[in-house]
Amino acid sequence: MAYRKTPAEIARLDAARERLVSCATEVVADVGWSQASVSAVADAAGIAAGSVYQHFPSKAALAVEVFRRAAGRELEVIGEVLHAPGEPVERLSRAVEVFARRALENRGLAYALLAAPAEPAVGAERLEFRRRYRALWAEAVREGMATGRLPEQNAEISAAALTGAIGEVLVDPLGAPEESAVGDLIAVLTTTALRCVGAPRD
Amino acid sequence: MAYRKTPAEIARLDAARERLVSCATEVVADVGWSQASVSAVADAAGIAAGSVYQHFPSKAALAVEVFRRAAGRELEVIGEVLHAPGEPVERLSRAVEVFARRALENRGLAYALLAAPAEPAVGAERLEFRRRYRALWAEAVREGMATGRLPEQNAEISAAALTGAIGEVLVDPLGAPEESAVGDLIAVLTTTALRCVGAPRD
DNA sequence: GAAAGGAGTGAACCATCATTCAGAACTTCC
DNA sequence: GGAAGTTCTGAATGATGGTTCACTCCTTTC
Repeated sequence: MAYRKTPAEIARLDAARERLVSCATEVVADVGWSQASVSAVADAAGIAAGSVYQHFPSKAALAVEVFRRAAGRELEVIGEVLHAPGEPVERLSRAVEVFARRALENRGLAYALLAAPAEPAVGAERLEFRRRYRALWAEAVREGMATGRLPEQNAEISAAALTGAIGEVLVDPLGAPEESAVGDLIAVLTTTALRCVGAPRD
Repeated sequence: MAYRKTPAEIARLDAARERLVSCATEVVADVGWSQASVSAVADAAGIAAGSVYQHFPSKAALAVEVFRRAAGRELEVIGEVLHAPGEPVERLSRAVEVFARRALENRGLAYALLAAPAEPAVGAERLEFRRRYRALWAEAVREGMATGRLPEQNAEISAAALTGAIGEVLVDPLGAPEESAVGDLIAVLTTTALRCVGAPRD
């Protein structure tokens, strides 16, 4: 046996894979899933098309990885905001704000994650992440009901409504290249979201 | 000139086109846009693949027609409910209910119209119809504000939130083949939708 | 330095469909 | 009936884009 991967070599391969994923993410954010061909992604990463298959068994697998990484980051951030100490309604409000701000700061990626047409494997992943978002929102809504700050309601349905409402309100601005009043939009969206779960009007 | 289309012939061609559109709609409702190939649709209509091009210049044109017909019907129904006489909030509530009931009665089609992956031309049409739904909801919300039954709010944003909330709440049940408590779901969804626009709790 | 084997290349391959087209079948009209 | 024109057919065509593979290049080990 005259060959065994040395640690440095393993690190180099990992780095290459990492670089591929991050370049692919950029391409997707720029041109969308449908235009992100294997060769476009490979070009962006500075490797040959065939080399993609050194790291992933198929284009779909790479796409899923890209989605999971990016969506996972966002979900984690929102989870942290929702699990921070403080009033449930306050945390909910902050989470909506953070979600919207991050989406509007990275529109291409946000659009790709939220709404852009994608192959079935990515679509399935999207459903899964929506489920997780719903679980997070639902938890917060239940806490709000427990502390009496939110009226009795079906937390699961409210969470779904929240997810849909936030997404739909953002989709239009995400398409436009430069929206005028981002701050206003975020404020109105937050108010609207709170109204959806029946938070008392201030 | 030894040939001119006779009225009967014109009627036959129109009927064939009609049949093609309706068969294509069924196929799309059954298997989704991505699986609705030209030959699958032609088979369903009992004609050859090539004959599709007698009626439509491209597959995309046929798909757009299918979408427009089906989505147009729904939009019209909702428009009628929202423009019927009565209290704005009452009409809004009824419209949400009708929308949900119709979607749940025709799940495959509803899913295709609302959420299923589709080619860009259909995606564009979907955006257009969402815009029209938003306009309808926004009008009702404005009327509600005018009569003092709804609190002051940005009607456009609320309408977008409503559209998103309703869609997202329905998407899951639309995927499941047989949901248990359709009536309950519709009732909860209606309540949630009204809460989103700040209707007074009853 | 040289053998052994993995990594990288990119042109060729292949599957999938939308689309076309030459001819068959049918309609109209004299 | 037959000429002229139209609709219909379905196999061939063509475009796209993911995947493979024979080959070159590089790294490891002795």
